[in-house]
Amino acid sequence: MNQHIHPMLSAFEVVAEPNRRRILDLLREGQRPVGDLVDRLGLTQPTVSKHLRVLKDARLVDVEQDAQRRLYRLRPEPLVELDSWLAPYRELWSRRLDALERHLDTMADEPPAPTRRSPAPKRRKR
Amino acid sequence: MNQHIHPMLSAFEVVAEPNRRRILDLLREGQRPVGDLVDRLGLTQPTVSKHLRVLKDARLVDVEQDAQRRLYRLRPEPLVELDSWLAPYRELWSRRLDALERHLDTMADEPPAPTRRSPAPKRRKR
DNA sequence: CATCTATATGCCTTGACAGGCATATAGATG
DNA sequence: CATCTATATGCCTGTCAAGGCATATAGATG
Repeated sequence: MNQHIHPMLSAFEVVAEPNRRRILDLLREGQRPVGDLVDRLGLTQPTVSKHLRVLKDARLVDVEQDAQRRLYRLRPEPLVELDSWLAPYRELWSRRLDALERHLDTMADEPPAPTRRSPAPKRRKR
Repeated sequence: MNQHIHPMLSAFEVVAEPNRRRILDLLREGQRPVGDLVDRLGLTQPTVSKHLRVLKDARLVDVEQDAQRRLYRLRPEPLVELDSWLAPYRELWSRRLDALERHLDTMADEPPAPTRRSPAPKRRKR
C-alpha cells in the first residue's frame, strides 16, 4: 500500500481550479454520484474522482456510500475562510462604487476634461 | 526585447497565492513603494516585484511612479468576481449554522444518542 | 558622466498540479 | 463464482508557477 502524501490544499487553492468550482456549483443543487458529475462536466471519471479527492481532503464535500456509488454532498463551511478574507475588501469596493456614482452625478454639469491625472502632487524625496 | 507572454491569471488564481494575499492586505492600509513591501514581507525584492506584476496584470493594483520608486495602490474591483461566486454559498452556510443552533436547542431535552448516522434509509437500486 | 538607489526582468531549477490511460477495488447480480 | 458496474488509485507526461540569482533599466545626485 503506497502512502502517497496529498499535501492538503487551502480553500483558496482548492477553489482556484475552475473545474472544482464547477463541481461545487453542481453540488449546490444537492448530492450527486460521481457518474452524474462526469456526465455534466464532460471530464473523464478519473479526473473527476481526483478533484473530488481534493475537495474531500479540504472538507468541502462529504461522501456517502450507496452500494458501488458514492454520493457527494457539499459542505460549504471551509469557504468561510475565503469570505472572511474578502470581507474588508467588500467594504472598499462598495465605497469606491459610491464615489464613482457621486462623481458621475457631478460630471454631468462640468465640461469634458483632458484625460490626465490629478495636478501632479509634488513628489517626495527620501 | 523579449515578449514573455504572461498568461494572465484569474482573480481566483491570483489570490490563491498566500504572499499575494499578504501584499493585498498591506495595500489595504494605503499605497506603498516596493521596498516597503519587501521589508514587511521578508521576501526578496525580485519576488515581490514579480507578485506585483501578477497583481497588476489582474488589475488588482495600480502603479504610480515617484522618481525611481513605484507606489502600488490597491484596486479591489476584480475581487467582486470572487465575491459573486461565493454569494450563493454564503447563504448555505448561514442556514446550516442556524440549523445547528436549533438542533442544539432541541438536543438539550433529549437523551444522548449513540454516534451513528440516520437509521439507514433503504438504498436505491439503479 | 560616474555612481547610487529603486525596481523590473531574464534565466534556471525545482516542485507541483492536471489530465490521460491502465488497473485495482468493491458491491451487485445471475 | 464470473461478470458487470461504479469509483478510486497509480504511473507518466506536459505544463507552469515560485523563487534564487544576476543583471538591466531609469531616475537622482554630486
